[in-house]
Amino acid sequence: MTYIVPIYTLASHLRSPRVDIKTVCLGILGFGEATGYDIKQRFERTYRHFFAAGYGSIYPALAALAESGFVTYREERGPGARPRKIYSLTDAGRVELRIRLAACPPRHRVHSDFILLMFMAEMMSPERVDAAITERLNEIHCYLEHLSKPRAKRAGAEFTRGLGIAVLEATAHYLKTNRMQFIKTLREQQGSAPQALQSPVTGDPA
Amino acid sequence: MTYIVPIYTLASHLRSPRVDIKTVCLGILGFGEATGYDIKQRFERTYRHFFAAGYGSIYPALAALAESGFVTYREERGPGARPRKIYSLTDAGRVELRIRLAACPPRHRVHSDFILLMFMAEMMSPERVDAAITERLNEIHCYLEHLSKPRAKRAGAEFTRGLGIAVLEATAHYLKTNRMQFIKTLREQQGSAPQALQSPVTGDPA
DNA sequence: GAAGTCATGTAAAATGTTACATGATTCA
DNA sequence: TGAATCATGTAACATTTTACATGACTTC
Repeated sequence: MTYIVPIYTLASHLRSPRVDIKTVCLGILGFGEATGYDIKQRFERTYRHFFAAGYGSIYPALAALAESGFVTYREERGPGARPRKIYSLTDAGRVELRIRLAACPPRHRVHSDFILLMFMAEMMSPERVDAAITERLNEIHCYLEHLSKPRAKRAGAEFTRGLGIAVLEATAHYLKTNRMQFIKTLREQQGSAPQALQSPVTGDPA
Repeated sequence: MTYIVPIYTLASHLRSPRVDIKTVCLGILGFGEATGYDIKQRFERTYRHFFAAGYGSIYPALAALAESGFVTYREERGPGARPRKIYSLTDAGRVELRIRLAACPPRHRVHSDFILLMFMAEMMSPERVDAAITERLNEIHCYLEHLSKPRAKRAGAEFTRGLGIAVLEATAHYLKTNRMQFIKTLREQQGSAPQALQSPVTGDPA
């Protein structure tokens, strides 16, 4: 019904910028200086429930931002032998960040193998489905533990934290209250009509 | 000269398969035949809250699956002049699908520009933050409308539908009950300490 | 002495998105 | 006539992931 028409305009430079890793790095640096390693750590600990990034994305992103003059770094010989590059925003970077934040649309995309697996549950063993739910629940508890401690009192940080908790708790609650019945149904179906979905089926699956 | 041998070629079958568009196409075809166009429609209508795909991904995926012998198609001259290719799973495809479903880990990744924007709210105008929340709420209501009608009584479909509703409703509820206070706080902060996070920036972003 | 953490990065491969290209049919 | 829908696809581009490469310092 809702056919999404891309609104991308004539001039390529007018296109909505995407919140990519560069923007996120810029954003994190907007709250204080950090090394590439630090940024990755933050993704892992605090932001992973809504954004993921690896070193292979972060280091090139920082290099590109430095090239564009949006960030600078000073080198420091820390505990390791390798000197750390401590990045911080330049004035141009601060402007760039504001421009990006002002322009990019509030997209929210989920790429969930977990949900797809649940959708296809009839094609899997009930044990495997159950194990996947357990795994997902563990992951959620891990996220929730991180989110349970407030860090900054900044409105944005708190609003985001609250949203994360609300969503993750709703997910966990749903999974906990429905898994038993779900697995039971799957087992029964498997017992009675094991071939149900293994032959070509006519009809709308949706 | 170091010659690097890619390991992909050696052990590609040992890596955890990812639920990519191919898997999803395979999965959808597991419930019945469909054209590339159909698959895209289903993404748009029913699955978009957890998986997105465009024609540019789907058609090549189907072509590759046909090449591998996991799907076949029959051509049909429908209402349009262009013949439609109606795809269906082969036996090999059914096996492949089961293998993929049995092996791939239940990843769940969110890439949310929206949440990031909220996190960085102090660097945006309160009006823009408010508008972004409105936009996100509208999107959620759109998804919820689709999810409100049960389609198939399949356990997997119903479980997934329920999960989607629970998560989206929790999100909407959180946004609705907290937005007022959030925007108010942002406005106050901007009034009292407008340069808090904007220091090096002169002028107000629209 | 092994394992783990801190810390940087590159190259190649995989994957996904965007813009373009085509064209008939249906409906207002 | 013009817009929307059905329907397929490609080429170029952008982005992300994975494996590889390095190495000191700390803790068990």
